Amino acid sequence: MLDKKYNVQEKEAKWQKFWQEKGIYKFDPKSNKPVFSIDTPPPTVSGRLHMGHILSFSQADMIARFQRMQGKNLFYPLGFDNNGLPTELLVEREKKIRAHTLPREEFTDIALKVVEQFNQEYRDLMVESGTSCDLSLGYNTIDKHSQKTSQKSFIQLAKQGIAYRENKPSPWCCKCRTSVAVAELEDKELDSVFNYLNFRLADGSGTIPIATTRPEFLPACVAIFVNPEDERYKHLIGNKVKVPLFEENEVTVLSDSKVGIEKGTGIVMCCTFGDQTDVEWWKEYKLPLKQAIDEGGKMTEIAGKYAQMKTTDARKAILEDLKNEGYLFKQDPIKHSVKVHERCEEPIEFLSKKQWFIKTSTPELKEKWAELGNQLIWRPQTMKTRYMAWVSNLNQDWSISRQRYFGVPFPVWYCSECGEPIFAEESELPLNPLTTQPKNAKCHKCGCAEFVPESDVMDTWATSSVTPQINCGWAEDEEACAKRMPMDMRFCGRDIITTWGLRTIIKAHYHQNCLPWKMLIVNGWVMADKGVKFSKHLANSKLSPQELLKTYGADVIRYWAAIGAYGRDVMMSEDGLKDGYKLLNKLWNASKFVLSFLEDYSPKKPKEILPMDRFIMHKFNEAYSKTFAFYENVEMGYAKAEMEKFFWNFCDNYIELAKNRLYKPEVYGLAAKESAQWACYNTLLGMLKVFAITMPHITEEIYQDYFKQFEKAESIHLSKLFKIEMEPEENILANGDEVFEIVSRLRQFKSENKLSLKAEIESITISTHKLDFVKSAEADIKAVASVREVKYQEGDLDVQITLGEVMQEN
RNA sequence: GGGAGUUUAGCUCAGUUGGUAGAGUACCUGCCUUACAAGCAGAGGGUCAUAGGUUCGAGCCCUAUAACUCCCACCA
Repeated sequence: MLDKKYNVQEKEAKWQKFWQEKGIYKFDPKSNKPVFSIDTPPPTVSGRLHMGHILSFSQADMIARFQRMQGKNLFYPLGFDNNGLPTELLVEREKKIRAHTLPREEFTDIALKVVEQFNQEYRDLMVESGTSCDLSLGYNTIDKHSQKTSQKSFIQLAKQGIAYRENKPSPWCCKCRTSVAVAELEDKELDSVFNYLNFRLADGSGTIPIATTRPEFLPACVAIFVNPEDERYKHLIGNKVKVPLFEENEVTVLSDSKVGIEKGTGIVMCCTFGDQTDVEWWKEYKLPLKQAIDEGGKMTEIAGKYAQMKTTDARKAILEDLKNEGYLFKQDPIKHSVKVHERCEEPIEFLSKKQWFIKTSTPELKEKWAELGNQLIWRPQTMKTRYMAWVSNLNQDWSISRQRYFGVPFPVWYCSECGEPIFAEESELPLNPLTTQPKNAKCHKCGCAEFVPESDVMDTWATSSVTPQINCGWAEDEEACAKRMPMDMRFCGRDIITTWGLRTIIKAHYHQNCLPWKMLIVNGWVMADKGVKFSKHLANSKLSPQELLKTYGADVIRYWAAIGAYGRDVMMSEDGLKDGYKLLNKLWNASKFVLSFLEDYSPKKPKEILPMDRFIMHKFNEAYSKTFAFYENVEMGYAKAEMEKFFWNFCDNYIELAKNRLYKPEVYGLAAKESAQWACYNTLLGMLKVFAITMPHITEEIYQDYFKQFEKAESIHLSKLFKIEMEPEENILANGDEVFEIVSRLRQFKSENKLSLKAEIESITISTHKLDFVKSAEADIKAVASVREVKYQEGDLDVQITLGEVMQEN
């Protein structure tokens, strides 16, 4: 017997425990059932999970459950991404320490402890939100196996020349003291000042005006550029100019079409490196390299008296001097957007250092990425456009070096004599070159026996881009891995198509020469309010996953997550959770009611099933087919809505109609009861299974309480979705709907006449073209609408109503 | 500057191939019906962002415009 009220918190905790203890979601490596593999994106351990994660995981979990309930063997791991900068920053925040002030080993020990604590928190939340991952398959991107996979990937790519080391100016974050990838940059609007300076011509013939927002870059000025088309300045090309405050530095005026004639004064100073254009000019015109800023954001020796000052202080001091010495003649406040590091929002600089890169941006490769993008199944389809646009705009190789501490080390040393890299043997991996010496004691190029270990670590993405390989065991067994790839599905948020998405495709192409997965499903964002992305700063509000789970439970939240068209952004508000709560409550009451009539149910099919009972089962099958098609097409919202529509119809029309037969076999006959029992059993069970995809807890409770005694499966989640076996029957759906319509007209009549729904009606005359079928349901119609007598005539649907004298007096 | 998406009832959103505008919610009116009042039945409510075009017929197709969101580029 089901409880009178469904206690969400108690039941959900109970079944979560049951699923874990019985290993309901465990992958079975020995089974010969078809495998469905999911490359779960390991959440970055960098703070707290928010509703965006819950949305993404819940939606993907519905696909997982849909596949499992077709009898597939789910390979569904839950990993965590806890290597690299984001996690390091978390550890620094949590423990109030700075990584570069501690010995690396000590910091790593602390970090691993913090990571484990957060992993547990993440894992608990995933279980509490009803995710059906196999927790025993979990991995950490910082664990030995992941490190080995990542290092092996690096060595293979390096040996093929796909990964290469080069001195290249690249974006650098002075706060995080590391290089960052282009994909990790964001734009930020900042207040700034356009400073107009007079540069003196070296021959003493006058001055030229130049505007700059970064006067502290003057010591690094290596050239002046004008537009070749600019009539005002054409004559200056080739002249020498003295750099203000650093007059011993003379630079040449060059011309380039990138200079905007309208912008500033139309003359630009080129510094190494103020921005991306400077980098390009430096390369193109082979300009000297002058580094004015160091790794920590302080001025270098070439800045003379400004050396060791922070850039912001240096700017003030330099501006003061420029003013005093008459160089500065105008200042305009402006707003401009600058590139900032997405992790810390600090403006980035360009620094030239030796870094490892992976080749991604040649025209041939870009074509390959596009081709692979076309082979991949995208859900929703439109997300492919974003990927394609990014690929066609790719113009830089992927930088994977980070000058940080907590991450996967590069398994490489450099010959101290000739600089030749010496790679670790595959069998030694994972390995840290700082604590291990190379096996071959001599450099194969020059014979030198002294080595310098690489102290950089790899970027997070270098490892999280090999999750399919981590999952499929590539580091141990390449052949077995090849059989498991591509995996069936990957899901992710739309913001990381270009980072995780593309890079995982790149790695799978280089290593397995195939796609990492067959299908990529891309979910939208959760918006806290109009246009506000749900992110960390809202994670602790009353809209945090923990709070919402406490109040509403996982089933309601998952119901909310299965919303509308897949891939769209979703608004998060408590109001949006009401519908789910209503359905849950209705499902509970309806099941309780129906099951109360099934206490003496026999699983033997009755000889005769009455027409309206056949109808409701056909109607279920119709809804089931539509729902199934929606799930196959990764439309969880439409699928849910389809079955829900049927469920409500089942409750308000069918149960109302059939309940009299179930209540009173002495009036309507035992056969009529058994027929309804059969229809109720099959339809309710069929619906429960479909609802189990969205609402795994309540459906399990109802299944375990009643259906399990007749069904074999240990859990509803290990049972199979089914369509009720029915003989095809012409017009059954239209016929049954006609009966519902007749009942609806009777209700409408009562409502319009402000009568109680149980008010008795003396007699009705039904006009219909479906006479035989409607007559067969006469007992049901009479019972549900309290009608004493029914007359019939052939004709278009119409219901004539004659009230009895008793009712008229009332 | 280039591109993508969105715009439908007070609110949140559906609307397949062009054929009489839909749901839930809110509001209003009834109903304590031997499951559920967190329920049931019923009613009202829309110039489908705007302006053109194609068509016998446009929420849907085409062109332009506006507002909002996002991506890319520029940002001296």
